[in-house]
Amino acid sequence: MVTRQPTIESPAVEVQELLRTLFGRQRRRFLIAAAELDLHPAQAGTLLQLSSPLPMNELASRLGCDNSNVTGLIDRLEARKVVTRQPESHDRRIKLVVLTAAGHRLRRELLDRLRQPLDDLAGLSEAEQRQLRDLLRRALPDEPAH
Amino acid sequence: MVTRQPTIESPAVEVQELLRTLFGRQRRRFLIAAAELDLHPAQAGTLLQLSSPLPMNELASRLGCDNSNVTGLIDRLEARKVVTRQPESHDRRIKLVVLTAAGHRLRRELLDRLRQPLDDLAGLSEAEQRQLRDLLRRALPDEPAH
DNA sequence: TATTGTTATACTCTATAACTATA
DNA sequence: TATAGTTATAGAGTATAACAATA
Repeated sequence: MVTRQPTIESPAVEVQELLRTLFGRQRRRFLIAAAELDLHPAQAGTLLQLSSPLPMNELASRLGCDNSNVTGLIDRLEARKVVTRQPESHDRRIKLVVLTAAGHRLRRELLDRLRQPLDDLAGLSEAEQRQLRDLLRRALPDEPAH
Repeated sequence: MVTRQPTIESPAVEVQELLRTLFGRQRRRFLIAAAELDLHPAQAGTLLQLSSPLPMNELASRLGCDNSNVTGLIDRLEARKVVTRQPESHDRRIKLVVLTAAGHRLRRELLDRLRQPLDDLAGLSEAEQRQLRDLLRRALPDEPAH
């Protein structure tokens, strides 16, 4: 029988390992969800950003890529009729990317599939969930998720 | 002064939000680290898998892509002299992908940059880290990270 | 003059299918 | 016959640079 040594590892190292597991699982879920909806990961990421209309500009910034990439990305989403380009009255250089009704449905579909990972936490009691929340809050300095 | 309402949200929802923050941060760190080392994300992911030599085959499976992709991926890493293809004596169909010395250095460089996120946890006391570890262990059913 | 978005170009990733060499 | 890896092909993402329209 294998006796599991009480590890010498610092808890931080073990936490790191557990988080890596969680990250990996989440990433795989994202890729699978995107593929199931016939979305390239970049397209799925774009959709997730569109909780409200955004200028191409801002989209590029959030996706961490060049403006020129967004053109092609939105071209293809537009061809699929899940987004449209709308003019911004205040500044005619700007085009707002807006979800169509089909786009909203697709985004919802995607979000539904991504919510699953949190079922991981369903095994914890309410008290434990509160404990976990408080620890994460303390660990994470304030900063928007984006 | 803003009095923070004790939220009605279930703790699970808040945990979800905090984890999303953590995921997003980690993802951005990965992309930045890869770019800084002049690696395409897929190449960086490949490097991370190579803690020990692997058949092209196995690499494709771990990266969740087709065998044919790995050929090009390894071609470019080999051109950069960070990996080599070595024959497997037992089965001459198999080629093992092995890190070169430069490859090990590059992988270490990448890992060093990815370790940062854990500094997020440095603000927690040892006892809090243990608590966090135990909660995550309970939340995560046993399953390899991969 | 600076900014928003597009186009052109070149490189990489990705899936599919057809091929080879081994087993 | 099945498997490991390659090649060919086509579609998509990405960065860079040059450009038009607008500010």
